Amino acid sequence: MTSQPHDILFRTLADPTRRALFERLCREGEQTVGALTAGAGVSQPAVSKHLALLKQAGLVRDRPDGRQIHYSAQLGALAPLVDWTSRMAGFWQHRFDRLEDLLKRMDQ
Amino acid sequence: MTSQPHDILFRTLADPTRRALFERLCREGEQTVGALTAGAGVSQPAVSKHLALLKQAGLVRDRPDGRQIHYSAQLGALAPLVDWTSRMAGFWQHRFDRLEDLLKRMDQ
DNA sequence: TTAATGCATTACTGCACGGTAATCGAATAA
DNA sequence: TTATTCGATTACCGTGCAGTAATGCATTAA
Repeated sequence: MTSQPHDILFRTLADPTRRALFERLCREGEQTVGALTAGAGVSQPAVSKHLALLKQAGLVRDRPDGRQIHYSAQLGALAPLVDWTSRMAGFWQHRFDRLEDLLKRMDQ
Repeated sequence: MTSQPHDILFRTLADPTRRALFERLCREGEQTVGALTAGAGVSQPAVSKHLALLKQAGLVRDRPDGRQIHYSAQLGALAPLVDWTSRMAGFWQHRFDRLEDLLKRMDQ
């Protein structure tokens, strides 16, 4: 019951190392695992596992090419996160509107 | 080094129980700890600890009133999250623009 | 004053998860 | 073929964290 799309996104992006990998793919575009490992500050297995989780969350795509694999960011996967934020803001607005109505009715 | 505002937000909102509390405060407005505990599915101490973390992240405010404490959502705290998302989209767009330029130059 | 209530805090438990080292499979290089 | 490289996988370790039960502290009620 805890697996709506935005749930996976928050969980996946909560880790700094993982988020840094995603940010780098957004900034610099497609990268091989080796390139990502250089500068990630963690071991190659760690990077591979993070990439697997990012892939599972739909945040990255992998493109095998010979013996190396290129990863790239899938920006569209952030949509549920934007939706969630908008929804929270919407609730807020709705409550504000109701308050406005109440005040208006009290004013009469 | 891992404590930019959006880092705390992702970490804080990654927990489903905690996010549910925040969502409820957004939807229904100010609530006491007792009201929040009813229907949270966890014990009162658990709720209190989650509220403490939400408060530390700036996502909620507390308003002591006698022996009960009212909590309310601070929607503005979500701003860094929106910024981060926009930034990621911006990187994407920037890379796309550069590609467009390249193609344009190649076209000549 | 004494009892009861609302919330925070503490102490503790269990587990999920990030990390590494070692190994493996596949693909390229020699 | 043999050696090497790239990345995934496995096994394992340590720790952070969500959860509870018990307790403490204030505040209201009796």
